[in-house]
Amino acid sequence: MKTKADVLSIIAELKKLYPDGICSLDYPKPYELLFSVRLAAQCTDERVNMVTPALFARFPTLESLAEADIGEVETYIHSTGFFRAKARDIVGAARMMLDEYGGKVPDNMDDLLKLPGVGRKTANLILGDVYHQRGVVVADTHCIRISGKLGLTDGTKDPAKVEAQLRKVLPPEESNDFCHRLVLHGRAVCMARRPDCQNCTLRPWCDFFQKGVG
DNA sequence: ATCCCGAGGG
DNA sequence: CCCTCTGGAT
Repeated sequence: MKTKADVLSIIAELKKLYPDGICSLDYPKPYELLFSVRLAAQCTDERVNMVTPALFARFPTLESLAEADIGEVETYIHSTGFFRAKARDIVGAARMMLDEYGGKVPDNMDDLLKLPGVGRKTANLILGDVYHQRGVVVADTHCIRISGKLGLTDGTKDPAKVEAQLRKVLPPEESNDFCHRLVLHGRAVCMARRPDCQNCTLRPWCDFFQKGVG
């Protein structure tokens, strides 16, 4: 496992590598960010950003999304995959936010998880990026994979366990940005298929590399 | 065949 | 814990 000094060194190196551009799904309206994250399930952010401008132009308000025809929403988001469930969730969550939450995105985990299509990953991202809550850990596919390689977790792929284990070792004020930077690193260097270990400056702290796998 | 900033249901 | 939902890229 890692010492406190190791963790701080990893954090510092990630800040050096990715000083800004924390969230690549940065929409002005919180509900647009929420739906963008829903669309990003098993789909690249790049592709999400290709479909959302037209979607949010056709349905420019939460009210219009709540009243939208699900079939029409499907045509806008088809290329992101899982389009039936995603369209149903977007319209359903829009209705629930209007009916139950005064047209606002909930600011707590319990209420966020009641929204259709919102799981722990999406909820944590909203709590961190919209409400700037402390101690947020967004355990997505990149975060889970790289945290395991770095030895910050025991290697589990269970998102809830990764959340708990990272929350123990990361300073609360650093945890959210840390997770975002792991996503950037997972796309640019530590890719799932073929990690580019030769060009990775996290090697000194990487169990995966130290064991000679990379 | 495997992966992409998952969620819901059994 | 498992499975399914879906399209696109490599």
